[in-house]
Amino acid sequence: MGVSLKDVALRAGVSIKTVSNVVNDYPHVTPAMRARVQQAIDELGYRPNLTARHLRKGRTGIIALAVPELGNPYFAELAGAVIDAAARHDYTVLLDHTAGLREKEMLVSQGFRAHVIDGLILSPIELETEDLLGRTDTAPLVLLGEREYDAPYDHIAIDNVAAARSAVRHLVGMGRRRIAFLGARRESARQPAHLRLQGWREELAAAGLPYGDELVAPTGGYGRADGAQAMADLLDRGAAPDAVFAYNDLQAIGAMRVLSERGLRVPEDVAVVGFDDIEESRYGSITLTTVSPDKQAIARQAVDCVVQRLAGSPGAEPRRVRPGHDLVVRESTLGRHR
Amino acid sequence: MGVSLKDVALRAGVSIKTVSNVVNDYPHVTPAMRARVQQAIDELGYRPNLTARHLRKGRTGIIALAVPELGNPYFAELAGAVIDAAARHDYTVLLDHTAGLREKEMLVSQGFRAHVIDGLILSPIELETEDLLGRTDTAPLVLLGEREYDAPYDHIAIDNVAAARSAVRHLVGMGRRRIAFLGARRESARQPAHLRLQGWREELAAAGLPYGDELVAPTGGYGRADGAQAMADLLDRGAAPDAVFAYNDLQAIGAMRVLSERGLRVPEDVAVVGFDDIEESRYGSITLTTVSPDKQAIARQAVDCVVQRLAGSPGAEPRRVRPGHDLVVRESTLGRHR
DNA sequence: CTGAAAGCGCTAACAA
DNA sequence: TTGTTAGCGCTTTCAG
Repeated sequence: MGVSLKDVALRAGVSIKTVSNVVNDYPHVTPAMRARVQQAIDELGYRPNLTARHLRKGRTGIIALAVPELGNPYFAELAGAVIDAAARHDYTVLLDHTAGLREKEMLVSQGFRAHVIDGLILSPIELETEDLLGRTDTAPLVLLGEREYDAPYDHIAIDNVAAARSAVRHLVGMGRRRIAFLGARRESARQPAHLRLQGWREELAAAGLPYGDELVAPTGGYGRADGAQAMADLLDRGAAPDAVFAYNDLQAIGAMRVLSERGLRVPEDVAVVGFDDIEESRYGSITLTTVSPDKQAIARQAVDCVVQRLAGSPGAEPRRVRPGHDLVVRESTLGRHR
Repeated sequence: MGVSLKDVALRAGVSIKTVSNVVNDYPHVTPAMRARVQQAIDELGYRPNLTARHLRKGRTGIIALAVPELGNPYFAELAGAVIDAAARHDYTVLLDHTAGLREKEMLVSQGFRAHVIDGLILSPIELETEDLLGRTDTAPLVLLGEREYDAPYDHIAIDNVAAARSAVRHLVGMGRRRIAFLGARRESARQPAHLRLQGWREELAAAGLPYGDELVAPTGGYGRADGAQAMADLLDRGAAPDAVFAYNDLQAIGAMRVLSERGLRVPEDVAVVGFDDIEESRYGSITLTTVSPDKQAIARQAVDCVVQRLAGSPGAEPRRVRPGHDLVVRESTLGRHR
């Protein structure tokens, strides 16, 4: 095995504790002693065994982040932000992906990494409230995203209804009358797109515009292909929308592709709004108008929640945090300026 | 703290060892004993403390993957594949990002996670051979990507020269004569784009076409914005290419955006080829022709290398693995069929 | 087949 | 200011 504190102590002719003091930058060590120990450390190439430290302290300094799919740029960007936020608190992030499967989400939330991670940030899709209520693992859990749970855990999500309404309001303001919603979940007991769908409906109702089922396009998943498929379905059944509000940017991008294949112009014939503001939406031959959640804030607050529960108030009231969001208006609703 | 083996043993009225045997599925345990212990485990909600196990065994079951940037879909997709590949060997993946900074890459390769991770898969950008030669950490290290090092570590990368040549050959075959290279690195001692640039040059030379510096567009980074900037520079200085081969898909996408802003049609006026085959390249109003490295194979082989060194042959010869690649031809060179 | 005891490397009391 | 000692929870000899 590697060199341990003991080896260094032996070499330097001091006690283990003294070496430990040096390694941990304890204040009360004479410079001479520090130098001597440091030399032994360097000569032996000593590196502290963090596993042993973790065992002793009961903490690992690792937070897990579980997202559905790293291939979705929204989650990739979010993960990057979480890694950075955690690093500022000297925490390391272990990344899991659940593929949005209830089974994997349960596994993760139930603590199959118990004792390896100090806390967990989970962005669930199919998880149910009852799954959460049966949780026995004691590591702090922070929930992310649109789904609402009646369970005692911190929850961080933007105001999805308000965000959706602002997107639809923008479309109405641009003179659109038949505004479709793309991305309701097909064949799912619960409806993960619930809040955005609700916002869409509320705003259309307020504007006196139609919001019937003929304007709702369900999808099987959350990717570009799913958005493309749903858009094709919508057109095929003659819904003839003059605008589409999609559950997320990937679906919006898939939809735009189909529109262009069918010879429909964006935004002249059909305006499109997405949700997430992934970097991809700022490129492409038509840039995408989209709801932009404050990813930095989401990441920061999620990590803060974990850190606070770990440090001070484990039994405090569950917090409900609402980071900000913006509507970023681009060519897919505004048209292109030359 | 939580319940430990001792608590379970006490409850079941057996020794610690017996409980351990049950937990670890030891063969020689009587069914009756097993049942009794299992009941105590369930009643107490016991979960093994992996940290302690790790300390004892000297292994953690964690592999680190360090990539430059999770926001680049290529790395996000690759990370997903690595996580899956690792899971098949019962390994967990800890994700780091280096931002492509030499300093962070050194930190990671030097083992600042020593004893927490069993092995490391690193995709370096700025790291130098000498940094690698000075490495003292003993965890297996596997290198990924285009950079070549004269250091005794496993290295996994597709044949970048051949891949680049196939891309350029395709452009030549489509009748293009002034084929620019986009993405040489500006202000960098070494040239990370070296091999792809070399492939571009070789193929053009073989075809008797120009490959001078006027056709090379340097970039400051690896993102869409960098590609856009470089494309704009190229056009502004009157290089007038009829095709562009970009270092990666993101740069190609940024370039296409600029072409479209300037009123140039893809591929009629300028054909574009990328590198990586990220999912985004299959969407957009013009899909992107690109070199597709076999990400699944890269991930699998990287994990295999780590696992093998961990298991059997730590001192074996460094391996040089070349996963496959394909040229995927799409609209950005072929044009659009209706 | 099961029990007792040692020790992985570290930190935190407590002593000196 | 530095040394001694007792575990953190687990696996692993070695006996029984």
